[in-house]
Amino acid sequence: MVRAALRTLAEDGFAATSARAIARRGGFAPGVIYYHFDDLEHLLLATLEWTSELRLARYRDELSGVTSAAELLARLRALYAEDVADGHVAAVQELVAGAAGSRRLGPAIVERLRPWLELTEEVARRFLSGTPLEHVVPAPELGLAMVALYLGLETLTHLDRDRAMAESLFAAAGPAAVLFDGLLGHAHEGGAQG
Amino acid sequence: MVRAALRTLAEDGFAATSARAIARRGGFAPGVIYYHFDDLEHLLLATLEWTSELRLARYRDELSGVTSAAELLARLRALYAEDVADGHVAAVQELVAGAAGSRRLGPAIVERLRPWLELTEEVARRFLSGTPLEHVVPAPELGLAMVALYLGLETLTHLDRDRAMAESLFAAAGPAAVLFDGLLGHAHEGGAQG
Amino acid sequence: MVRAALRTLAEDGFAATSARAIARRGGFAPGVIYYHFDDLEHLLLATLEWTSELRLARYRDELSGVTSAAELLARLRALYAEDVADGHVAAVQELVAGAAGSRRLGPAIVERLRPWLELTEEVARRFLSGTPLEHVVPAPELGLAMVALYLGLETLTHLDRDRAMAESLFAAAGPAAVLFDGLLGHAHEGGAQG
Amino acid sequence: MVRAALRTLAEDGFAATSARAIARRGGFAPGVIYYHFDDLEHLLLATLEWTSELRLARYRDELSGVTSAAELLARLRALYAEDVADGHVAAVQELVAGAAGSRRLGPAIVERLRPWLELTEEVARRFLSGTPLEHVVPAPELGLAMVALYLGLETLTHLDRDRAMAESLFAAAGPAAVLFDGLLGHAHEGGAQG
DNA sequence: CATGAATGAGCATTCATTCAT
DNA sequence: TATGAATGAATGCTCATTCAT
Repeated sequence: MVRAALRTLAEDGFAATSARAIARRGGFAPGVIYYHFDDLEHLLLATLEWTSELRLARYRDELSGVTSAAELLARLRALYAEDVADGHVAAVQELVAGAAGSRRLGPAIVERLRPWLELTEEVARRFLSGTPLEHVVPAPELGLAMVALYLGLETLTHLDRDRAMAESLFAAAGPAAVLFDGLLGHAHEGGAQG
Repeated sequence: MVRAALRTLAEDGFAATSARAIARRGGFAPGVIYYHFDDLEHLLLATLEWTSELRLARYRDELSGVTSAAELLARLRALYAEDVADGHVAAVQELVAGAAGSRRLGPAIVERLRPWLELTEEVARRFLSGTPLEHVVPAPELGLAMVALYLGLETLTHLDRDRAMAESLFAAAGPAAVLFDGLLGHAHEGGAQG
Repeated sequence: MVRAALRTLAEDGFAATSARAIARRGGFAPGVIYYHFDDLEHLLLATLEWTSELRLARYRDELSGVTSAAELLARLRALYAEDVADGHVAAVQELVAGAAGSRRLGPAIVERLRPWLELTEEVARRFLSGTPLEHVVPAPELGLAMVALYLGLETLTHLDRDRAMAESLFAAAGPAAVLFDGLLGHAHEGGAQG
Repeated sequence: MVRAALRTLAEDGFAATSARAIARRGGFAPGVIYYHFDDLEHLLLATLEWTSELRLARYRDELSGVTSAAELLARLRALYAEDVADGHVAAVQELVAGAAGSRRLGPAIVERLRPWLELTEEVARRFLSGTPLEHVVPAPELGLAMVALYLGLETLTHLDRDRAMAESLFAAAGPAAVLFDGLLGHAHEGGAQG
């Protein structure tokens, strides 16, 4: 059921994700939704929770041992490719964007997004600690910026259905990552060793 | 008419921006919309165009002579405060987010967003040229990242109706801007002079 | 439109008086209802108001000059026959009964019923004044009892779709009316003369 | 099960008395209803029958030995207070009102109401016999009027959720009962003795 | 140019009812 | 006996859009 909701969000967009549309895709009657969930909103939130936890675990796994920025970038690129492939992030973007105007849904979604803010903050901290930037760039804000950048990029990508943007950004970030590793990278590697 | 649409978008959200809602706010009959526009979508696009051009001109004015990153940051902060105050950006966010799932509206909106990509790219280029980063960080991608960051941040802000996020980001960026000016700032100032 | 609602109430009953059913009977689209009324409830109230005022005027006319109980009974019998004939009272009964469980509709309906309470009270007072019963039977309560009796009788009548009950009551009341006129009738006739 | 149905009728109203609502209140699955009853309507009828018989027995007990109108009134007042207290009559009113528009439920309910008509008729006869009114006011019609008055009064009471109406009616009837006993009361007392 | 009424499809949701377990 | 999941039709209501005036 959440799977049907996810596919509908990803393929038809938030506005078209009606109870009927989900039911049609899932091959069940619209009424079933209300047997298992109070609300369409609750189903949507359950869907977000489900996909979010799945992907978050995957991100945590992949990112846990990474020490160089170049490596980080490579992993993120691969993870993002996964997101695109199975439509999870497309659904998340639709849901996030579509719910932005809803009094009730909005805060509930932010709640489900919080673990991502924590993850990005943690990674940011890992890469900043021990470098001269440590006291110049605060990790929480950098984490927030990464999440915002991710969402915004997805919004633009969905707007004109052109997946090239993210790819060009990953490509452009390559040299910067190498530079970062060259100038500052030893620092937190050392920290990991010590 | 576009003004009524703008206010409705900003205050009621995309989903509530129906032909009737706009007409009610503007004090005219819903039918009038279809006399002047083919479509509700066309009115929405016209609205985006209108507010976008207004704000773009203002941004260009304010940003044209800026040379230091600290100054740039201060100006952006003030411009953003204006955006918030008159609701223009709230409307843009609603429109962008709400249209993300629409086949027809999406690309048309991206089209209207393109001048902003040009502006951010141009500013990025100005600040990178003459610095060691010039050949490490490509201006188009940096510009894209700035727009995406802006949109994503607005999305998050709308989600939980907490304006503090942008402010904390501006605050956090302060020291980094000072650092940038200290290390690299002379370069493009010199470039402007030479 | 109120006419279509009235006919639907009278012929199909309150539970079957849906927006669609009214629209079908009236030959218009269900949406029209919501163009002219906020709510289905508002249409129903407007319907009650319309038919109530119409009938009330008629009742007032017919009852104004009546002095003998026998005459009163005869007029009521004729008026009731009219009510039955054009379905107005059938609709009222359905609405009153059906709305008894609704938080919002209930009080609004009582409000529209109040003029009937005033009329019955006034008639009761007219017939009691000057008789020994004047200080034994209070007019407001007698009026209330008459309205309640009327509604309750209609409820029973609608339950088994047998119009005979009211008729048998009218018939049974005949001799009592004659007796009343014989024993007490002179009193308020005298009152009218004096 | 009938108890759950009764409470649901009394507390939530006829319209809200769905199979699910009853099941929820009774702590069983909706499906059980259809194991024991053909229909929701059959459960409702069984509920009416159950509560009706319970109350009818009580009314018969209390009213059997009553000889004076004042006493009758006092007993009815107490019985009515019981009805209100345990919600039985509230449920009956909801059911009667709610079913008024139903082809199948209506006549079946009238059938269950018939014993009440018999009871009121019998009491009416008892109080009329031996008095001059005996041949002026027919007992069956008076009994019918009493039941109708009762139902109509309950309808009005439910409409604006004001229990005061019945009370004011009981109060108003007091002097009339005393008068009745004074003028005519000896008659059927004598009849009972003889 | 503008209006106000209308349309018909779509929405979220609830219902009585069924049925495999 | 009883359950819990499912169905399909119905509900009130809103929408973009049209069109006679």
